[in-house]
Amino acid sequence: MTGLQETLANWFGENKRELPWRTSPTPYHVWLSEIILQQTRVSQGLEYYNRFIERWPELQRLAQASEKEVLKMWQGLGYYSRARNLLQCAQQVQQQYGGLFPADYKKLTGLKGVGPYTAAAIASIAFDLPHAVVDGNVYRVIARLFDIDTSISSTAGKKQFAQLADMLLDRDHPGLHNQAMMELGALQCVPKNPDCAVCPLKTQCLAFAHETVNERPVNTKKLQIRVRYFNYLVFKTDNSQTVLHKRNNNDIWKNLYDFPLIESETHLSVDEILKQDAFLKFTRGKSFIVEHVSRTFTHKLTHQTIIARFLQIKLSDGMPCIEGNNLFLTPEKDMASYPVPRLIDLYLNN
DNA sequence: AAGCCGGGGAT
DNA sequence: ATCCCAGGCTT
Repeated sequence: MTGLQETLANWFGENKRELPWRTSPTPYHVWLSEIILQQTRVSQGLEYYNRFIERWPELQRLAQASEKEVLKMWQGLGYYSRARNLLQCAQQVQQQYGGLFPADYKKLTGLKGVGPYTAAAIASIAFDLPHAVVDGNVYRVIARLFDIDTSISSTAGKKQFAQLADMLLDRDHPGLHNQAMMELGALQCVPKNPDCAVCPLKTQCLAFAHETVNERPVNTKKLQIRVRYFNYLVFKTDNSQTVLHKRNNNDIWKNLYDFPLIESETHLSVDEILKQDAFLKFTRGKSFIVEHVSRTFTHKLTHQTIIARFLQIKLSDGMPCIEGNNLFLTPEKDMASYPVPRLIDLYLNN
């Protein structure tokens, strides 16, 4: 055991958080927690983990769930492909491996939603196999430890960091070592202004010596933010029904539900919305009243800004015309059973 | 290799 | 209000 491995292990022993998936790190527990924690902080994912375990204590039960229910349980956590893949992965493990996760890195990466990071996490934490994890925390710890200025978003960077993580790995205690690396990144070696004075690795940290801590890691990735205008139509019928829309394209919120939507490139006034062909095909000459126009909701995602308004439309007689394209009537009281994006949830609870 | 996919916390 | 975080899949 190297000095760094020992220092790290001791620090972890004294500082690690008590987390439910650490109590009994079965492959199912480790897998579920890792999928939830991809792009998600422990503080946000914790309650979701507990709810999933309570609802589906074993993989076999989860494999039998409906996608709608899994998405409903996932609601608010974001990156919903993780939830769809979670269910597919459970079914895959059930069918291909008799309900038991394979103790093999390559086979693990063949599972839906399980990439290099998650496969290494399951392999090391659940099966004690010597695979080093490289997540955002590990990128940061290693970039500072070795004062590396290679961008973590470049192919060369990914290779370099993976090699260093593998070199540092305590091959006798891979699960403990990996968790310690990530915990150090989460609690001590934080992105902004870490308190290096109390860091257990400060004497070995090159970025600390070079005073480049706040410039590590380097990330050259840049993304541009798209602005979209969502004009939602919330129909109300005489018998308290409304029209819902199941999102189905390769767009945000796939397989979640929202309302009939008229999207535009620019802001539209209410009058302009009511003149749109997309609107008229719902009313087809029937009389209606715009009962309410909501405030503007500005919903910021990483890669786009949604500027949304909700027009509550009361039809004086009959139903709105809906034809195909994933639109359907549903009683307003059933709304709560549908998985919806945060934006819709905010509107409904407003 | 590059682009897409949420939402929340820190500042 | 602005910046930051980030694994896997698809193209």
